[in-house]
Amino acid sequence: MQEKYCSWEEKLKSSGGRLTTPRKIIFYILSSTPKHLSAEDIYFIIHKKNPKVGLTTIYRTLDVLVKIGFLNKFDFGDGHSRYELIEAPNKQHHHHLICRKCSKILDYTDFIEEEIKLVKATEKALSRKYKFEIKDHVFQFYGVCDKCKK
Amino acid sequence: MQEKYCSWEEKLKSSGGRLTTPRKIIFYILSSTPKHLSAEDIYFIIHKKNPKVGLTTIYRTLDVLVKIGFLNKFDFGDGHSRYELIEAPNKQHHHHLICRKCSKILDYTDFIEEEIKLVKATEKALSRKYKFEIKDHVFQFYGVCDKCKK
DNA sequence: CTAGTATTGATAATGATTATCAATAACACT
DNA sequence: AGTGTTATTGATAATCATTATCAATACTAG
Repeated sequence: MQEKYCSWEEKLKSSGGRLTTPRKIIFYILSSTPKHLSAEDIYFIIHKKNPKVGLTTIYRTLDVLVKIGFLNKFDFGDGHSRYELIEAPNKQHHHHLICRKCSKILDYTDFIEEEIKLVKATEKALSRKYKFEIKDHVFQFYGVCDKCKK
Repeated sequence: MQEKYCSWEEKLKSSGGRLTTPRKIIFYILSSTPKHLSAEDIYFIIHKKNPKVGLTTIYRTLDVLVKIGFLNKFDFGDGHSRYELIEAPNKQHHHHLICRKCSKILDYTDFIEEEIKLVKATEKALSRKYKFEIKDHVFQFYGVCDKCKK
């Protein structure tokens, strides 16, 4: 049961969705930044060139992308959900360091090896012991960044 | 610089707060359940015996307890913040398994040894490399629980 | 080109959490 | 115990991210 890798366009269509202009723009915006954008962030970016696109559409498109598995939704505790395209095969798995003062988010890829090992083992054991089918996990570190310490 | 262990009452007072009836009730409710209550959960529990206590007071008291370091605030993605008293010295450090379907939350204490080791190492390295002063972390597993699989 | 239907966008609604503010109640001090 | 100061309370309204509604639009298969 090998799943074929396919583009988000293919996946979208094969799930009965339509490839619309707003969706293309939103995906493009997400794919051209390393930042963790919120719906509102995207709204403001879009609005400059395409003032017709509404905030509702942004929320709906983000939902769709999450649902077809191309987007991760995060809650970093600042009152906005934030989104990040799921790593392509050549992108690195990473986690987040979040500053409690300025909400800056830092990706880190250190210790991922060890972490993956631990996660795999934990998942396996927890699945068996608690009959939980684990789908994904969230690891986040909170603290105070360099600038905010001063 | 050893901090003295003290009760929440002491800590509250030493920070200029007052020990009021609603606060005592709310702390009692939190301390007598292993569940992860939301503000509304607490409101309904209180309301049976003390219908005078308002929801606003619940939110404020929870904030206070978080601020003086006796309560943890969690976001499990179901739209309510949830709270859990921070483990007393004899309680176990643990993390959470969250069911995406029924929102059931399971505490687990397995693999905590290994995890602590990894976390310590990660914190140390990340602090040095990114100049982030790490205060705490969130580890959560999401999946589908036994009941919801059927 | 056209019909069928997914999608859009403007608007209103929802729902958790916060702000406001006069009334109340802790508590330090007599 | 009584009192004055001031933190706290509770009823209410406000905020703000996210959702629901629904008529108009625009993909896409045929």
